Amino acid sequence: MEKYDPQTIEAKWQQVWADESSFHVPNPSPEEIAEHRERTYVVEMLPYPSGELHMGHTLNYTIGDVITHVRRRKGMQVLRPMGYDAFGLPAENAAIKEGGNPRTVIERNIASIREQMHRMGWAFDWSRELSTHEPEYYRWTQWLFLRFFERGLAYRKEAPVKWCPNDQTVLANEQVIDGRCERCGAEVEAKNLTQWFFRITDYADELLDEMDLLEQWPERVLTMQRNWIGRSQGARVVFRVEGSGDELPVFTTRPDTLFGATFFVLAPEHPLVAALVAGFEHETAVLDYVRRTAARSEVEREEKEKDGVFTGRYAVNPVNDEAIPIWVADYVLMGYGTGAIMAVPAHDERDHAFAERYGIEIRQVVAGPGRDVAEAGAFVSHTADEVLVNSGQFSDLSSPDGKVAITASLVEQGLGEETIAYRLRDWLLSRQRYWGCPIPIIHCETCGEVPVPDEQLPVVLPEIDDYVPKGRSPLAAAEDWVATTCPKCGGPARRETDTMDTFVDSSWYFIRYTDPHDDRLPFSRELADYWLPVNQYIGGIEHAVLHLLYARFFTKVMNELGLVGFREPFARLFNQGMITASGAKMSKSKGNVVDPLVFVERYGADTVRLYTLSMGPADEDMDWHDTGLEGPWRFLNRLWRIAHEQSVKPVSADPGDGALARRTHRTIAKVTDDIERRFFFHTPIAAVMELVNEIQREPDDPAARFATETAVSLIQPYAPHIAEELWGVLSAGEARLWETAWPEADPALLVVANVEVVLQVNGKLRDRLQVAAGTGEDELLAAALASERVQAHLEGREIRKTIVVPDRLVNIVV
RNA sequence: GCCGAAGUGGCGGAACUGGUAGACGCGCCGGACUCAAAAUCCGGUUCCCCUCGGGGAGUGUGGGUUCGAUUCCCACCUUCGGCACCA
Repeated sequence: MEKYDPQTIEAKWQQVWADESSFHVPNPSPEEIAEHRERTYVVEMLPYPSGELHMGHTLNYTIGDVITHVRRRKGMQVLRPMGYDAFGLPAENAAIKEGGNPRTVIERNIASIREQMHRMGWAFDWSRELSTHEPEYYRWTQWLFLRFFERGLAYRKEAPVKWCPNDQTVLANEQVIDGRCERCGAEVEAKNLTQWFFRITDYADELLDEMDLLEQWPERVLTMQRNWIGRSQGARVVFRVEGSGDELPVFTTRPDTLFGATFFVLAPEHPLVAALVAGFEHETAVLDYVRRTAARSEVEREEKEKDGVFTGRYAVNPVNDEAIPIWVADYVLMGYGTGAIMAVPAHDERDHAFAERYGIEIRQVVAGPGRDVAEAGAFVSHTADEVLVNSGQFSDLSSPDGKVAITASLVEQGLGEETIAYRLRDWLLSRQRYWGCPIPIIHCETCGEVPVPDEQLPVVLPEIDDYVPKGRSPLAAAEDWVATTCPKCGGPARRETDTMDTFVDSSWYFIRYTDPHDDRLPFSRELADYWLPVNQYIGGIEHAVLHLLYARFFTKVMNELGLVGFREPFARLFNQGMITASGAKMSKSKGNVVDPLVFVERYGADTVRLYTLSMGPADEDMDWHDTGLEGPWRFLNRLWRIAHEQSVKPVSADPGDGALARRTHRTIAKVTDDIERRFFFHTPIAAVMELVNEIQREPDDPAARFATETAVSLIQPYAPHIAEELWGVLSAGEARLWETAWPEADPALLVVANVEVVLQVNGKLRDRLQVAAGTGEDELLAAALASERVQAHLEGREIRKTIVVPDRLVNIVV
């Protein structure tokens, strides 16, 4: 027997898989599409090719590998591709630093990460490999953008946007975390800029409601998306400016508190502010305040005490015609609702703080037991016994009834309506950076925004020398490229110089995999509908409100465009946990990054794969310990030795129905069920380890060889190289385990022959009993009563009750 | 504040439908082999008490349901994650 040498055997099998394209899955013929063969589509979130495979990839792709191997061996046709999310800042920044070209950087990185993926032994269909930066791919990203544009779902407008001063580009709302840039952590600034948006807000309701179509998504992701969309039911109420009659609509979720509105607030950015104060005595003070606000960062604006300034003007409350003072204050945000609010200091904490500071009346309009504003401060009504007070004809109504009645009365007068507000903003997709997909639009003085005709796609990203961001797109400097002719009128025109957010690229790649070389369309609908929705999507939680929301939006639009027949891209989603080092997130700045390849060199890919999945439930965070690899390493060595020992026994020996044979069948059942139904990847490893420990204890058991073969077979999805090698050893050279049917448990052998029954007195364990499985209740009880240890605890006390659970326990209550 | 998830040995974790708490692994302790070490193998490893038979406690805390609760119910504490001047 040779020593277990992972480096040699792993290289050997990887070569076979590459030479034979072992994991290639051809697309179905039209007849096969009609046949509805059992097929499944497993996709892991595609990596950003930084050049180095990290722990997140190792875990993500090993989970996918296990699922893929098991399903494949169960006879399913499994599509399982891989690609690269190649556009984006890191490559561009690296190119700026090293003086190279982002394309060179990224293609070098892709070559390197591809190599590392092969080294891990992952079973991808490499014939479908794609990268989002290739013109063959982004041609179709542009094509899709144009379909969105034609439908009015991609549009350009001037709007207040978030600007990252470090990366010198605008960001989508989803890319701003706590007022900081998701990428670099710099505090974002507010700017008014003309930018491209996708009208994702049109799909807010569908994004919420169609969560019902999803088979299995983690609850936390759905919650995060719901929070992000932030749907709230309320009313639009129209106030009028006293004197001018200008309408100032507000959004409120609490129309029942309208009688408590004692002032009115406009956001400093509200378009009517300037006109409202023009020529009035407060004009200078108000404009000063607006200017000061503009200079404040978002974070600053939120952390300071609430302040504001009176405009000198009044708004008329539609329910009682009362004129209330209009203030401008920056705690009201232009980006939500209408940028104006009715302030009800008795029932809103923010309004309360503001009213106290400026001595504005606080008028309680909801009352209930123990609910007094003068004593308790502002409160929000929430129980049915709280009723409206000081509310004219609506007084004494319950709060919910008051909501309905007041809204109805406003609707009647044409001064309000039921409405819904969303927190979700349109997706800002343009970026002022070089390394991205060009937006296929031409600006013409006479024709305006003109789409590049389909037959001229792709608009190829030009080669330029200077990528350094200067606050406008570097593409603007490529004068030869920018200057073009208008496709409509033929006159001189200029190309759009912004590029797309990389999340656009990744919003449809999972469909391109089904038809990766199509040069007529982004993909064929037949193939898309055959493979999708994705049966199992696997990736990190960090994309909960980014990629996962965008891809859902894209799918809905593609569905309405008739490009696909489904509404949701991913039927099932699994979020793997994060692998930490000493409890902390791995990061270059902390210097605690663990490189999986270092351990692949030391122990081999099989040990690293096994350890990665044995650390704990795959959807929870796991802490990496170098010494932990010793467990799987010893296990594989033991398996290696045992397999060689068992290989000398005759292949056809009958395993019989003894304890080891039964245990083997139970292990098959547990491993299969854990992986398929429970999505547990760590417990199957423990189960196979137990089986191997058992073989080691009873190497001469008639079932030992069968048990060994089964252990090798069951561990194959985790440790495919050694399993393949040992399969060859055990079956004298016939090494095709990856094509061998997944073992099936014999139901007749799933039950154990003998069981240990626990004997309890008053619920406390007193003795154990070995009996044949299925022993009757009476017999069990008699045996229990005969036990000396049980009798010692009965001691002549009266037996009040006996509980007998066959094959489990007997409990005697005294 | 709102929403979500989770609290089990020295550590990671297991116990899926209420039925032997601590599987499996790491680490540690002891032993075998060895001149020695590594590797490997065997045994031990929740805590407390005890005469080596055993007894008691124990799954964040306090209650409850039950013959029986890590599992179900109520209240609370802690940790992690998301959202948040969102009207």
